[in-house]
Amino acid sequence: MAYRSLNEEGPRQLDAVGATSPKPSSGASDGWDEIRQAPGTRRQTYAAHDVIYFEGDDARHLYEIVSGAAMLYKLLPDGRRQVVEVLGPGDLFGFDMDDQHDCSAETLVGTTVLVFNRRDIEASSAAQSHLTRCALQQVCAMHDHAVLLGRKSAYERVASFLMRFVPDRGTARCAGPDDENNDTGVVSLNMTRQEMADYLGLTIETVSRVMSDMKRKGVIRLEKHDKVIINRICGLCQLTGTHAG
Amino acid sequence: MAYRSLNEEGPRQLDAVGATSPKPSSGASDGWDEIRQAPGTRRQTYAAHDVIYFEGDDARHLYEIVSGAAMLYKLLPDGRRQVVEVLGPGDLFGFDMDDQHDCSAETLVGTTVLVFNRRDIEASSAAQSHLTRCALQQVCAMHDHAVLLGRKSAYERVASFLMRFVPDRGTARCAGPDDENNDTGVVSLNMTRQEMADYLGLTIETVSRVMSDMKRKGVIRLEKHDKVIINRICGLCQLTGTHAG
DNA sequence: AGGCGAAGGTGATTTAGATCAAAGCCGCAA
DNA sequence: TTGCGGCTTTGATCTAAATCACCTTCGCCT
Repeated sequence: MAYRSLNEEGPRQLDAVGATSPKPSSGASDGWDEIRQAPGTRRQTYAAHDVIYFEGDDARHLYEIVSGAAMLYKLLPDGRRQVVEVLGPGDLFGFDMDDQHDCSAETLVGTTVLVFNRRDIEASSAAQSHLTRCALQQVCAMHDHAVLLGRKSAYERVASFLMRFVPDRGTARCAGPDDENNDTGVVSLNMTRQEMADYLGLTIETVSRVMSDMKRKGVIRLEKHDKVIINRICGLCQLTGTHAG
Repeated sequence: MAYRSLNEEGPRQLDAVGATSPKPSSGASDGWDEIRQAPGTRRQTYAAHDVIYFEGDDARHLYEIVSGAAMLYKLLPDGRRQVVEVLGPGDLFGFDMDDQHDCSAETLVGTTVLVFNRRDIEASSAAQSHLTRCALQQVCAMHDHAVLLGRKSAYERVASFLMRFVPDRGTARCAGPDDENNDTGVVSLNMTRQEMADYLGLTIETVSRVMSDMKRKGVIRLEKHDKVIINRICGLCQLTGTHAG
């Protein structure tokens, strides 16, 4: 049954981490490209789990992910960590109010970024407006995440996390819980359990247990720890807590 | 002892809700004033606990708090609520990526706001840059709040919340836990326990218990439920979890 | 003055998730 | 092939905070 649609139509391969944001750059030839070509701009490649900068470092640059994925996180002095953002291709980061980064930035996988000079951005109003769009984007994303961290159960958090990587979630196509057509997808997490836990405000053990439970209930299947096959996207969606029913 | 400094120097009266943000408008005559004077801009006054707009409403306007305080919150279908931002004078809100508000906005106390037209903002690049500053500001604030919601204990959350209203927190003047000089302050919360709880990701009972406990330990004193006298700001600061020691 | 309703406080009990403690599993290098 | 070290899973136990239940306090209106 789940197998049928899986074989006849094939599970949609969802693009790893980075399905994240409705690409603020979308559609717009807003002059952002000029900045990409600016003389001060350079391209840089990092290996998996490389630190791009630390919290407190001088914020001289701004970054755009070309390919790969990264996360921003903060540490408390006793070692507790909160991952505050997970970023994918097209996402901007490193723009902070002050002249120091308010978070550390680390790659999740091998990643290529464009590195801009802050001055170049500040000079161009086209760049500014792109930046604004990204910032507003992130404010909204953070609002959702605050709801997750403040009010959702462990189960709801993990479900929300997985749904985050489904592209057209919340769109018309998910009419109800019994939508039988092509209701599967594959997600490559590209994150360790520890990173997920630190993003969701949980412990590794809890993340692991919840995922095992979803497996047992037939909502998902796992392949090699970091590839999740979602058997029923609508079913998973119902578990996020954000939708009535 | 606590009395001495309290009487000799008097507790500093901290400005209610709204000590919030390092006023992004500060110092800059960035042309934002032009927008304030724009023909479409109007001034509006709300009573305490009035709804300014609901999540999902068309986002035609943008607001700046002149006086008073407001909060932005989201609801889950089953009634759980998360307050995502608490705003004071000078703070901007109502700017969302899409054409619909992603949160509801409600006043905490009697409040006067300036209401701008989105079009006016979009037209002016000076306004844009002010908007960007505000947005980046809020992203940083949300990062801190994510740490609070994801990783802090109830005690640490309440302590952090109270410290939020102390103006020059984190500045040099708080050298260590034994700074004896003028280490007191008064905060008017302007929020009900329910609003605090929904902001901190806790229940009313927990907030109440923690505050009683702080009272018992001599860290704070209460006056009429919503006026908090902080006896030892440094002591409170140590309880936030964000500082080593 | 007195009484009503909303907000706040406190105690007893429950519970979701953390913590503690072992195993499995897998990739890799010798 | 074996053995090591990192992640992951799973089970047993503990605990911080939620829930439930009730009482107190305060503001306000008559």
